[in-house]
Amino acid sequence: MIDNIRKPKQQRAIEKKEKIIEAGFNLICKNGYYNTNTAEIAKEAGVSTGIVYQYFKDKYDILIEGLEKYGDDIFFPMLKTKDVKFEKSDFDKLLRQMIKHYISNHKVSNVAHEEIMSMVHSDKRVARYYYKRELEMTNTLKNILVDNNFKDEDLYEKVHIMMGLIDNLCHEIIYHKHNDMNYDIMTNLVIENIKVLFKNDLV
Amino acid sequence: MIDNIRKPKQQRAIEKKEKIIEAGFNLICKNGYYNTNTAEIAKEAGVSTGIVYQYFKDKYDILIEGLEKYGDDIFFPMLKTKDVKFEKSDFDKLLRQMIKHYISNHKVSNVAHEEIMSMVHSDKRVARYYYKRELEMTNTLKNILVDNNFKDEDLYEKVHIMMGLIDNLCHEIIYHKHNDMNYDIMTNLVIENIKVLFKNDLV
Amino acid sequence: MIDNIRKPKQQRAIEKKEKIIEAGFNLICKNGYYNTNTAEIAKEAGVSTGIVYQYFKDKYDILIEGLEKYGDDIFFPMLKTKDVKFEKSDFDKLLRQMIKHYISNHKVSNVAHEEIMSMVHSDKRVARYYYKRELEMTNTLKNILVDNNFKDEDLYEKVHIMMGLIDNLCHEIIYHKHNDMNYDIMTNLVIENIKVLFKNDLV
Amino acid sequence: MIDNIRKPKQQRAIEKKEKIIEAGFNLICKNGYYNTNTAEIAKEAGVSTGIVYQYFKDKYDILIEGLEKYGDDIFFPMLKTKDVKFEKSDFDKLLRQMIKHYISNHKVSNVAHEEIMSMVHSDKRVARYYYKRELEMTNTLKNILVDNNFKDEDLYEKVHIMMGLIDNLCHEIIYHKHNDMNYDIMTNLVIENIKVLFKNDLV
DNA sequence: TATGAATGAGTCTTCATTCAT
DNA sequence: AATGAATGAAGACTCATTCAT
Repeated sequence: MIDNIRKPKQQRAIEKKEKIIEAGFNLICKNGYYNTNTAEIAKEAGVSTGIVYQYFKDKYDILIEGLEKYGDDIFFPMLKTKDVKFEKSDFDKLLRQMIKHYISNHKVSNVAHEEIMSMVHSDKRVARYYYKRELEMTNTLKNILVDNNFKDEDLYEKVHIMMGLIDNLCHEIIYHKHNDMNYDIMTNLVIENIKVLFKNDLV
Repeated sequence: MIDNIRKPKQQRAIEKKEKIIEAGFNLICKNGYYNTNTAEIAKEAGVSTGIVYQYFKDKYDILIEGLEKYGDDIFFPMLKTKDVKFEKSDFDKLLRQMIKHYISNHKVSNVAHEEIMSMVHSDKRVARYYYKRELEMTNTLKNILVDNNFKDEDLYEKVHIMMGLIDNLCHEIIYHKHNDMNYDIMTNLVIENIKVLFKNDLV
Repeated sequence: MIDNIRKPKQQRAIEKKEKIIEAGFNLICKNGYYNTNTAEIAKEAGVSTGIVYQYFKDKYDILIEGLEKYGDDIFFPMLKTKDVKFEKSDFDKLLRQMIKHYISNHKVSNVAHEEIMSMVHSDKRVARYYYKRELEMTNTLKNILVDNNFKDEDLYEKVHIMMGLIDNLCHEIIYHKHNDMNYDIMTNLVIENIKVLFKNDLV
Repeated sequence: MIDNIRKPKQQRAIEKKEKIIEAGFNLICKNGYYNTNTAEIAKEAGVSTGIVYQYFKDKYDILIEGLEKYGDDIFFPMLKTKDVKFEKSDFDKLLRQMIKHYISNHKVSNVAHEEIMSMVHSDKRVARYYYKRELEMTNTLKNILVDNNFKDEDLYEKVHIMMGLIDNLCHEIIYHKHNDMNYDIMTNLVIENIKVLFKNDLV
C-alpha cells in the first residue's frame, strides 16, 4: 500500500541502488529485457530481491533508470562534444574520425546497442529517450558546423541526412558482413556525399 | 519427446496450418511476441491449442514461418519488381515514386514494422531473414539500374547507400515528427544526393 | 492476455471445477481467506495450480463462487422452506423448532459461519450476498405467516425483529457461554416476546 | 530471539509508543488488518519501522493494544455511564435516547466498527475483548435498572435481549437500507417489545 | 533509543507445452 | 487429426521482521 519508492539517503544505500541499476541494465542489455528476471538482477547486484522494490517501482523502472544513467555514454557519447574547431579542408578527416569513433564505440557494446534498438522499436519510453537524444545529437552537430562558419541554410535537415548516412554505413560495417560489399569504397562514397550536402560551405 | 512436426498433406490440414500462421503472425505483429500467447493464437485461428504443436515445434516457429510467408509482402513488397524501364531524365520521378510507395506501405502496417524491427535487433533468425531480404532488395535495385544502362561501377555500394538514404528519410517522415524539420526540403536534398551518387550515369 | 475464463464443457472438467470450489471454499471457511493460498487449494482439490486460473479469475472468485454454491445450504438452509402449516396454538412449538434447527445447523459449520460473518463485515460482495439472502429469508418467513392467516400489518418489520431476536439468542447460546446466563429463561423470554409481537394474530 | 518488549519509561518514549498505537489502530480500522502494513503505520506515526518492534512484539500486538486503548471509546462509549436516574414513565424516552446515541456513534466510526466486527468473527483475542465488554455493558445496564428499582428477576437475561433488539434495530437503520422497511414502525415495535420485557417493573 | 536499509520466504498469477480422450 | 483440459515451473512483487549503524 505504500508506493513511495525510497530515495536512499545513506551513502551505502545510494551505492546499493546504483549497483542494482548497473547490474540490471547490464543484464538487460546482455540478455534482453524478457530474459532477465529480478532475482538475477538482485543476485548480480549482491542484494536481496526485496530491496530492489524499495528503490524501483518495477523491473521496467530499472531499465529506464539504467538508460538514463548509462544510455548517453553508450549510445551518444558524442553528445558532450563541443568547441570543435576544424579547417574546412579537414572536414573530410573529421568525418572519418567520427565514423571510426562510432564503429569502435559500437563494437564495445554491440549487444547492448542491439537490445536497446530492439526496445526503441517496441517500447514507447525507450523510443522517446532515443529519439530525444537523437534530436540533441542533431543539434550538437549543427552547432559545431555553425561554429565553423557553415551557413545555416537547411542545416538541420542536412545534418540529419548526414547522420543517417553515417549511421547506415557504420551499421553495415559492424553487422551485415555482406561479403560482396567493399567498405572502403562505400566509406568514400558516403563522405563524398556528405561533402556534396555541404558543398556551399566548403568552397 | 517426439519432434516429428507433421507436414500436413490433406487440404484441410494445410488450410489449418495456414490459419495458425496467419493468426499467429498477425497477433505477434500487432501486440509483440511476448505479449501474444499460444492460446490467443489458437483461438484467433479457430483451432485448439493442442493442434498448434502438431504443426509447429514451438511458438517461435510460428513467428519464423509467418515471417517467411508474409514478411516479404509487408516489408519488401518491391522485391518482386522487375523489368522497370525509365528514361534517365525521369530518375528523379522514379525516386519520388519509391519514397511515396515506401511511406504508404509503412503506414499500412506501421505496428508490424516496428515489432519486426524490434526482433531484428533481438533475435538472430529474424535478423538473418531481414538482412538477407535487404541484400536481395539491393540486388533487385542494382539489376534495374543495370537494365537501364547504369554503369556497374561500385553499383552495389551506391545502391546500398541510396537505400539507406531513402530509409532514413521515410522513417523520419513516418515516425519522428521532429517539428523543426522541413520534410520537403529534406526530400529534395535526399534526391539531389542520390543523383550525385549516380552522376556518371545520368549525364 | 486471454481473460476468458473457461467454462468447462467436458464432464470431467466440470467435476474438477467443482472440486476446486469445494476445496477452496472449505479451506477459506476453515482457515480464513488470507490464510489460504492457491497452492493449498489446488493441492486439496487434487489439481495443479495452473488449472485453478482457467476456471477462476482469481482467488477471490473462488470464494464468491463457493459462497453462491454452498452458502445457502450452510447459512440459510431454511430458505427453501415453504408450505408450512401450523395451528396458531402451536406457534410456540414452531419457534422452538426453529431455534433448535438454527443452533444445530450453526454447530455443524461453526467455523465457516464465523469466517463468513467476518467477511460480511469486511468485503462488499460477501456482504451483498448475505444481506440479500437475509432479505429473502425475511420474505420467506413473512409468507409462511401470511399463509397461516397472520394479518399483514407491519409484518415485514415484525418478522425482521423476530429474526433478530432468534439470531441473538442462538448466537448467545452457541458462542458466548456467559456463565451467569440462564438460557432456558432467555429462550422463554424471547419466545414470549415474539408472541407479543404477533399478539393480534394469535388471539 | 529477544522478546523483551520494552516498556517505555521515559516520557518521550511513551508518547512514541502511543503514536504508534494510534496510527496503527486508525489505519487498521480504516483499511483492514491485512491491508495495513507496518511501514505505513510507522510512517503515519512519524517513526522508523525499526522502532515499532521495540515496543510491540508484532503487528498483531499493535491491533490488540489499540483495541484496548481506543476500543471502549469507539465501541462501548456507554460503558462509563452510571448514576442514571429516570422516572419509569420516561423509560420510553430513555430507550429512544440510547438508540439515537448508538446510531450517531456508529455513524462516526462506521468503517472502524465493520473492520473490528470482522475481526470479532475471525480472531480469538478480538472476540474475547468484544464479548467481555459486551458482558460489562450488560452489567452496566442491569445496574442502572436495579438502581431505578427494577426487580432483579431474570434481569440479566432481559437486558441481554434488550441489547440485542436495539443492536439489530440500529444496525438495520445504519446499514441495510432495505427499502421496504419502515424504520419508525420498527423502532416503535422494538420499544414496545422492550417495555413488555420489563412489564412487571413498569406498572 | 532510534533509524531505515536489508532480508527472503511467501503469494498470486501466467503460459508454453504435454496429455488423455 | 483434433480437442481442450492439465501441468508445473517460473516470474514479479510484497511485507513482517531483523540488522547494522
